Amino acid sequence: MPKIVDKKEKRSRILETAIKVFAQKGVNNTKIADIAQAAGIGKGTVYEYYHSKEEIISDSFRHFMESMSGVIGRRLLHLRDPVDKLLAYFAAWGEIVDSEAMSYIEVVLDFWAEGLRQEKTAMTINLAEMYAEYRATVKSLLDECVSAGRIRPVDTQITASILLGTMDGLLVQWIADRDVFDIKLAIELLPKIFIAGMEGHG
Amino acid sequence: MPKIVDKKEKRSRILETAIKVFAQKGVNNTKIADIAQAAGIGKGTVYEYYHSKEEIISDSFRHFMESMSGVIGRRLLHLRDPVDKLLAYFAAWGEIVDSEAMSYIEVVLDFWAEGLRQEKTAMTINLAEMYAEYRATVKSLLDECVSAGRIRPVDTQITASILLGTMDGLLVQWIADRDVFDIKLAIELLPKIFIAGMEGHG
Amino acid sequence: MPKIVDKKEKRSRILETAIKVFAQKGVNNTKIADIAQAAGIGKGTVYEYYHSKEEIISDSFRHFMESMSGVIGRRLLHLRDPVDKLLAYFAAWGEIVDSEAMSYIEVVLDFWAEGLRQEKTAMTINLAEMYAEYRATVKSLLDECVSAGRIRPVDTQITASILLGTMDGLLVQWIADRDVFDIKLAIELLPKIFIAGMEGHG
Amino acid sequence: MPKIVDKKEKRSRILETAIKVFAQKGVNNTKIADIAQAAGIGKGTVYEYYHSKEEIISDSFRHFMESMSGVIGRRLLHLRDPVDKLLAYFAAWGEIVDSEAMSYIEVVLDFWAEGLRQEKTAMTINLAEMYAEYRATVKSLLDECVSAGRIRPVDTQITASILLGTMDGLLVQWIADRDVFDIKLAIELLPKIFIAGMEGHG
DNA sequence: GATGAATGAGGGTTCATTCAT
DNA sequence: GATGAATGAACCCTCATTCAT
Repeated sequence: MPKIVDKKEKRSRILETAIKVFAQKGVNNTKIADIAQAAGIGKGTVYEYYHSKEEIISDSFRHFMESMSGVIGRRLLHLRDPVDKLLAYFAAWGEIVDSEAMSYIEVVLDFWAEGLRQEKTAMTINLAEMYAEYRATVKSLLDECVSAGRIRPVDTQITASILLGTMDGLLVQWIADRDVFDIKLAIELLPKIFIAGMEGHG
Repeated sequence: MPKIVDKKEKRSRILETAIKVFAQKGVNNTKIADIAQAAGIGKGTVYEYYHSKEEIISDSFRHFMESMSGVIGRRLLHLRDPVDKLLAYFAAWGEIVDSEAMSYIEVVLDFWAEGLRQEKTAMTINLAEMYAEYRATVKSLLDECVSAGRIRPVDTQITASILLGTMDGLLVQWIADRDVFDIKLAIELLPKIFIAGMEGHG
Repeated sequence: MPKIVDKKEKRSRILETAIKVFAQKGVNNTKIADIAQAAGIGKGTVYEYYHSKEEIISDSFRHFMESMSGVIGRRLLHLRDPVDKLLAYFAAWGEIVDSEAMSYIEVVLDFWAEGLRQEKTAMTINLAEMYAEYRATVKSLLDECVSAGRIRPVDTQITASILLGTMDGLLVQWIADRDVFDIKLAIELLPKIFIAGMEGHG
Repeated sequence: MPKIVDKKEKRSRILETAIKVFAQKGVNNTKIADIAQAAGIGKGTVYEYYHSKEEIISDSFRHFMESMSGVIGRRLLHLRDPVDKLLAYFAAWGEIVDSEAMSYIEVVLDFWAEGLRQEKTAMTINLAEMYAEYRATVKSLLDECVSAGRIRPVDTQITASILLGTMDGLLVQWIADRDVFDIKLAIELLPKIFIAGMEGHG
């Protein structure tokens, strides 16, 4: 009777540990040994669950993305009014900022940096695809708003990019120096400017 | 003293080469040997002008920043109207996108990723300081606008962050996939939304 | 005591599996896990029957040797004429080439390579001892032939080495490229040259 | 003025050191660090001259082969009589046995073992090709002998294989235990048996 | 007895940095 | 000053072996 281990569960535990360590030391500066030690396991054990460091990295990225999508998805689920949904989308960012996941967000920059360099075909980190997905969601929210006559008929594709970019860029700035502004306040202010800027007859 | 001039000039040449190589291969994947080869000099020669790879990285960052500031500064120099200045600030980004410097912008993400991890005291890449500088500029532009009654009395500190963040985030998205939207169009659209969103009696 | 029989039987099964895997992948490239998997048992189980990989290797060598000796011994058993015996010895190689054991012969080179390196005292693979045994057999056959006046009084020790060497070397060459010559034909040709070369008044 | 190093010369020195170490410890048991230490250089320096251990191995093989070919070629160069040439070929082995190169011959077995496992397309160690080359040489010597009516019209292809195999196999046996027979004597005896065995009207 | 999860010593390789020429 | 040969610390990954179940 061999030792029975929930492989999936342990893989998850390693992954979460990895993300934490990535956040602390940076993806490139993190050694497999660091992850192993942080997880309280042997170096070799990591390789029982992941084939390579690269696989850990890309899985971390995917994991992080899915957390985000989850938070956002839950927020929008029960809303019907398109502007409410848009507002909820902004608000979801506020929630993420406070969430456990947020503490790992520093990794995202590493992923970005890594992702920009990847060939389009590479499986690992596909930044373009990630943005495409988010952009599609926001664009459809904006389209609903336009259809409902709640905002001017702006170019929703570009506007979606602007909204996403704003949140990303704001986050980076805040991480760089958390004392400079109150991120929650900033996120509250965002829709007031954006929605206001898009309202009206166009 | 021609030697001193030569020394400075050569340091510059190495730096510019380094930025190019960083952009192509990523900061982490760039070896000193790559820079030396690209610069057409010996590996050891690089160390005659720079004490370490780290120093090249931080100097690259500073150099890049100064290029940006230069472009923006020249744009704003002769303007008087505060809203014009704000618009010029946005427009400067459009110019940068087309500029020679822009071709190196892919490095910025590496700088970000690296910068976020640095201790505040570290000399290398001080993202916080960089943002502080930019934010101060934009904030003062916004303050002028508010003083002149051209926009609502918004929290100019946070708003400046939002504006900067928007441009950063937009850029990253565009780099990830340049076919998804027209960056020039996006930059033109930005002030229309922002200024509109901030106008009015507040 | 069925357990003891089982134990022996299972040890054999592991061994035979090991030889097969060794032949396919080479001794050095074969992992314990490979053997376990090929045997349809767990990795740990292998260690219930063998204390180390080294032991498996040396046992494989012994096993292989014994198979060969068996084939040859059976061939010579009922013969009386010394030259017939010598011819039968050659012929035995022809049989071995077709035998089940032959399919594993690719391992032999690994054994050779490993064996040459071993200290004389080491238990694992004693190439010298193996050759000594074979040589003694062939030498006594040759001595019989000389005594019977069937061949010239050659140095039977050296000649035995030559005969054995020829068969070994021929085999290796054939394994390297089986299309170059017909091994059965070569083995038939051997005694014609050797016996002829040793015949006569000396 | 950089340090000037005869790259080729140093590569050779590393190679020769490598062969020595391979001979002592076996190819598989030799660490790059061992080679470096034996050569009195740093581990990293080895990689300035060789891209991988694999490259060192295959180069060692090639080097060894070329030494052998050189010795043999020089022996045959000035001979005209076909049987003399054949005898010289045998004698060359006697010379090799005494030569500096011979002290490394233990590596050859590793090469063989490794070579047998290689795919035909693999560049590294091509045992089949090596044998083909040697076989062609010996076969043409035999063909000359047959044409000149000096030996029976044997199958020269197979006979060449037998001759080569004999020398290989003999060598291995001798390496396994050098006290058992005198290799020089054996090599002298070889042609007496072979030539005698092939002489006559057939 | 059987298992396979866990382990860590060990080896190949990279690369920033040094330094003799 | 310029160079590139030399170096070794570091890091990823492998795999024989152990051991708890």
